[in-house]
Amino acid sequence: MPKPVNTSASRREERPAAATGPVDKALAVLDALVQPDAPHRLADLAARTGLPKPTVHRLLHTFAEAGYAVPGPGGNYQAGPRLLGLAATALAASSELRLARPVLDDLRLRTGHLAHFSVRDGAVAVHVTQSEPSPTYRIPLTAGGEVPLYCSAVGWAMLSALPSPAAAELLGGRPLPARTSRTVRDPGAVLAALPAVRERGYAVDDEYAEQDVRAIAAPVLGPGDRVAGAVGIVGLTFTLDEESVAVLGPMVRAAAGTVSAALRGGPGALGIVRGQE
Amino acid sequence: MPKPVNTSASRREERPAAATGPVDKALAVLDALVQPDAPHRLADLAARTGLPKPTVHRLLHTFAEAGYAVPGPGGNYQAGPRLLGLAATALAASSELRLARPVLDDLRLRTGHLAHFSVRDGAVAVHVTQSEPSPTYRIPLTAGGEVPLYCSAVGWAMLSALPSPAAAELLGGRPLPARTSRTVRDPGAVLAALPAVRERGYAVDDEYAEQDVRAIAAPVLGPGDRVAGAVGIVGLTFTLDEESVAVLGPMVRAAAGTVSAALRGGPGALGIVRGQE
DNA sequence: CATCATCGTTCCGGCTCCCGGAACGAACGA
DNA sequence: TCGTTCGTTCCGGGAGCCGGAACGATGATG
Repeated sequence: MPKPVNTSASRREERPAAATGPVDKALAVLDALVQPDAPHRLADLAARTGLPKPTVHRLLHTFAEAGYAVPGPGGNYQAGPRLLGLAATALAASSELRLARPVLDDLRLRTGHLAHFSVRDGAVAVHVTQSEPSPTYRIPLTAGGEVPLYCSAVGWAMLSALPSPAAAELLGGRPLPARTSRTVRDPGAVLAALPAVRERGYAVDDEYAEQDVRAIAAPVLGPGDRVAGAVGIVGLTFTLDEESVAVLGPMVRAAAGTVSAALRGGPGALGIVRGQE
Repeated sequence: MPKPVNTSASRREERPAAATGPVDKALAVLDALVQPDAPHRLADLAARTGLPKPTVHRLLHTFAEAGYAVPGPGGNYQAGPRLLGLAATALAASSELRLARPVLDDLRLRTGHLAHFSVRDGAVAVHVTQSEPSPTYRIPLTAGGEVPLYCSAVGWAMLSALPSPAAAELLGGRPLPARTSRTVRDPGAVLAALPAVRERGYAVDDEYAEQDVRAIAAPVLGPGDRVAGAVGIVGLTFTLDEESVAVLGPMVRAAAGTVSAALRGGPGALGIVRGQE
């Protein structure tokens, strides 16, 4: 049985905690390479990762030889075919994602809002996949994007499914940075709100992270009550208004329940998703 | 200006050409980790990558600490949140993919067939994204999957857009393995068929790779006529029958043209896709 | 046209730390 | 109870990673 590893609770400082081994450096460069904001020239990647230029140069060369990176025009590197294949495979092979996809599509159709699935990475939530309604108002949520747990519906949903001490540790002890005027900045207050979330079965983000954006989310539990992620919907406040929350909330909760049930039922075995819970 | 790097033309042997550096080994393990066929225990990953057990163990530990892998029940490792985030980001950030997605959806709706976008990785095509019609017959094509260039529509499409010598080199000199009774096994014959593909603007795979499966594809060209990938549709032969090929072929070609035009127009700049070509 | 800043690239000596065979304990099935 | 297979740890040797420094090319600037 593998010994549990502490999943670094605090991350995402600009200098990523001094990558020590060559593997960590490689991961750091890969991570920088796929960030959407171009350009990805050698100097840019070196600056972003905080690694010396020759080191990044050597790594990029290794990646290019293996097909994980490709030198574009103007010295701009981009993700190579192997990396795209790896990414596609990873997303297609993940059992939670495979099960969540049809549920998200259904949820989007029935609510009319952007539906997404996020997983926890330390103290932030990462949006892994989404199902968006055709031309809509620009919702600030993109695949691969991140949002802190303390100011998001998916974050609260996942926190509510965690043991209280664990949630408290993830929130930390000091006041949290305000994202809007409605952000709940006191870790204690967030913690105090979780029982209600547990009770209702879904969490509501009322412009905590972004002005004019409201969200609803519910936790997805895997085998052994492990928190596998969260299902949520996002919309602008005048579309996703307060009255509809009471209607949409249970729908989000049910969707998360469907994914949870499928995840427990047979991890990857059954092809059909049972509509239970 | 970065020196061009030879993108290993021959790959995909079971023992991946003896990964030399620690970075190559890390990539090999990551690649094995996301393969859909479980389980991913230490011994399995070691066997699949051909690396010694302690080496894989150390790498997995590094991955776990960084959140790129997660130890599951029974010593089964799976992709961690960082890896899923990286994958989602990579797929969302790739300009060709961002542009291809809506075109694929449109193509699927108009043809009723599974539409997909693939890129070239050496002598194989990797399916990076797809848009599939709701419950249909099981089409043997999954995201992240691969198929040799010589026996697929996307492969022929990309070969047709390459300079003849390059295509010849990718095909090799010796007879190609048969996948079905209709597989074109002679590299010279494949090469001889490419001008017709260039002329028509799309390639047709008539059960070359799989029994009862037909496919149509057209190449996507980026700035400077670089082959960015190919757009295609796949279906069972009795659904995607011979008569419809003449109708669907131009639609596939037009879809690929749309992506190409958008790709040339502004790499990531413009948000709307022009319906040109 | 001259000058400068910046970028990508190469070099090389030092020494880190990667490597993997071997050994051990635990878990499991027979 | 025994045998097998797994995950894990240890450790000495040396492969090869490391990154400061230097160089040539390129493009911007005055």
